[in-house]
Amino acid sequence: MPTREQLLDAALRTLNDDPTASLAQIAEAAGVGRATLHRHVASRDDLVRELGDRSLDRWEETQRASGLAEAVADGGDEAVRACLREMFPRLVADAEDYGFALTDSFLVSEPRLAARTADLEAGEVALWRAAQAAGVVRGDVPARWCMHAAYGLLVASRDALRAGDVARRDLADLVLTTLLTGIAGEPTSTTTTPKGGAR
Amino acid sequence: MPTREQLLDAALRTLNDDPTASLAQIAEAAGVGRATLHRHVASRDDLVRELGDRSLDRWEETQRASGLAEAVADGGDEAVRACLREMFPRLVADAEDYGFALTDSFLVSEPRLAARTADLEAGEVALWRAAQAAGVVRGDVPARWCMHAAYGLLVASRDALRAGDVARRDLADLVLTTLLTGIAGEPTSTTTTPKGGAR
DNA sequence: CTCATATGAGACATCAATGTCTCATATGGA
DNA sequence: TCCATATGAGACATTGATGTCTCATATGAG
Repeated sequence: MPTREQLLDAALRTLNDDPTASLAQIAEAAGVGRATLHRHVASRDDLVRELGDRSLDRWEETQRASGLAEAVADGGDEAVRACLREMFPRLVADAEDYGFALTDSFLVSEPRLAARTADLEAGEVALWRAAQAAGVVRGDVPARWCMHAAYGLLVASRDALRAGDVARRDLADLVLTTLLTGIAGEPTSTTTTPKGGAR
Repeated sequence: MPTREQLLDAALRTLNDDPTASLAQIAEAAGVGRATLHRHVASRDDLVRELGDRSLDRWEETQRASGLAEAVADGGDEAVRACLREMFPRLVADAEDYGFALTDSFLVSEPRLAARTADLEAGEVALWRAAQAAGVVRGDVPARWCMHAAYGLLVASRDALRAGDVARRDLADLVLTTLLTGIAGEPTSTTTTPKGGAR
């Protein structure tokens, strides 16, 4: 007798694994009859909509818990860096848990979800602008490119994790380091807390 | 009276725009009857398979034209850098033209396409290993992470282009610079040809 | 124990996409 | 002109997913 939350969790896991899974597969994975599934969600679109909302809730919570708004308001380089350090481990986890939402096309065709997405993207862009103003990020790249690049590396992190190419505990650092300093030279330690105090 | 190639091109454009487009939509976009479409491809799976093969052909050609194998065999840092400079503009164009292949799940479920993909990925990984050996890329990141990161930034480039956030002519440089030196510090000019001779 | 409620199994109709088929027409060459 | 071939339009059956419904059963509260 799974609760509604457990049922949605099972659906999420199934859709992460195979975004084209049928409702029958989802119900089976949840250990529940197909009719029972329909007693909780009216239709497949309803289900996907709800999971999409949960994924955006999660993203919103990540922005909140990372102090994104405060970092933008503060504007200091250390505040921005601290926000990034807080945010990326969460984003990487979000990308793993809600992987299907990273690419599902239904989510962008749903106006309300698209609008929420745009709002949250605007928050990210604001952070990148602040990062540029604080000198944490170069000023000669479009702030929206920073957002797209971060998103792309989250897709990469999900794929790397699935392929078993990177250990989970290394992933968040790897993503943020790659984004900020690339894979070429030495990392200029923006992601790990400075040991000596090289602030 | 579109030729087979033109028809597949139209199908590709349509599927890039909407990966869930029906055969009726594809036929309409090609300016052709649904029956005529079926005279060229036996089934939807056939069509997607063929487009998947074309996308892999394109990737293969990109590796060849960029001299990937030669760069790996050479192993020198300048050879590797030259290969990267050749390859990324092509990859960015490939990602734009075959965008749907970047994420379509059917392509990985098709064993032959999955095998070809694995082969081509192995080529990329070989290049990243060579880049590490030549000191072009840090040695402390998994070579396969370099591959995933490159892929993720190609997804980002496609999205940025669609959203109109980056000019097409800037995109390849932006992707390669971001991958190699990140968005934080000054770019250490691995992507643009050195002016003075600062090899 | 008794009853109300939720569930599982499955029947059922619906729907959209798909693949096949036919036929009238157009096109292009002999 | 005459003929062969390719096409467009559309009818048709099939298929798989979907959404609704019923009924027997289990479970839990009273």
